[in-house]
Amino acid sequence: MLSKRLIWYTPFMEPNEDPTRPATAWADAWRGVLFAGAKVLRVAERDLVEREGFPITWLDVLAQLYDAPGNGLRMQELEERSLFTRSGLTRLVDRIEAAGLVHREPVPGDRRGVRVVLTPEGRRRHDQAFVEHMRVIEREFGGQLTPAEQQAVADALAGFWHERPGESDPD
Amino acid sequence: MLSKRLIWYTPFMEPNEDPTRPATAWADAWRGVLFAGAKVLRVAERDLVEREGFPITWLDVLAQLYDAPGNGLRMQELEERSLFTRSGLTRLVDRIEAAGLVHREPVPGDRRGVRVVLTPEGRRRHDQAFVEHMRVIEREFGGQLTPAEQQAVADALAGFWHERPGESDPD
DNA sequence: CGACATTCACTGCACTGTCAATAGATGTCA
DNA sequence: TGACATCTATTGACAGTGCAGTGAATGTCG
Repeated sequence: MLSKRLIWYTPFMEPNEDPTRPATAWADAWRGVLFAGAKVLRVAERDLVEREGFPITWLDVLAQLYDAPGNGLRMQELEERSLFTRSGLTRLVDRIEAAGLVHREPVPGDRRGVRVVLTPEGRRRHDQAFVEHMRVIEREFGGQLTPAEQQAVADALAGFWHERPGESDPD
Repeated sequence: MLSKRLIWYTPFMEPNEDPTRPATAWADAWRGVLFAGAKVLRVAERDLVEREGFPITWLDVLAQLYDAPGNGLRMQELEERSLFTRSGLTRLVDRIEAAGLVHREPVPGDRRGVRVVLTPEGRRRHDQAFVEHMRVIEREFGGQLTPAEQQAVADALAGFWHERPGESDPD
């Protein structure tokens, strides 16, 4: 259901002397990031689908709206926060709206815009899903690390999410 | 092209006191893993497509074959190593084969099976692509971390790729 | 040997997401 | 005001992937 499409790219699992197969600390760290993300996400997504009946993409949207003022965002704002394309978001929001968890409403000052807002049901489902989701992450990810390791990873990788998205994108 | 579909789920970027928004070391570490993977993969995939004309899924297959004895694997073995479903792999290999980078050949002892083998061209393209790909990973990922941080992340997350895939999958 | 289950890879269908094109609303400026 | 560029969100055509089902080959056991 989930996962399989999330990540691949699992090369050079066995150590060797091949010049195209670097065996450095950063390569191992990268491998760890890739595998940890893929494995935990796989479990978490399956759990979410079984428990709540919707995939992680939905939870992402619901969580973004939950964190927003008034539990609502314009499509454009949602796009910036979610790494989706606008067209992908349109259809994703279509589905979530059809399920009754969000609804679209006009933006007061701009008749081009659409504001996506959490419905009461959507907020309820978010709360329920998110708490359980974090429990799974804690078990599958946090539980595999010592407190010192958690802190070390958090500190080392903080730069990737503290800076605003698209900042170092030279394109 | 890439990326947008790779990862989403970027919740609770801003610290707060909400009970559904844990602010613990493991949560920050998880966020870091997610963001680092998504951001680096996004850059790497774009680079690969521009430079080599094929996506990371192809590189994954090429790299698996490269690492295999005789530069070849059965579909089943490829499936185990790549986190794809068999049907997805069938079509993926179709495309790579159409591009001339691999070819299918019968398995000697088993007429049900198909062995996917790197062509000389495929091997050449792999070498070229992989070296450059790792250069991008080093720049975008390794270069953001100090040597100590690289080692810390590598050590902390080693458990996720040292154990064999699907091991702790209770399903 | 013959019946049956299993394994292997492929195919039909449905779903998700992207890119390019589109329609409506807004801003700009002569 | 009117022409034109820009911005917002949606839609159409299409690529990629998973699930369920299929056919062929193999293994098992009476």
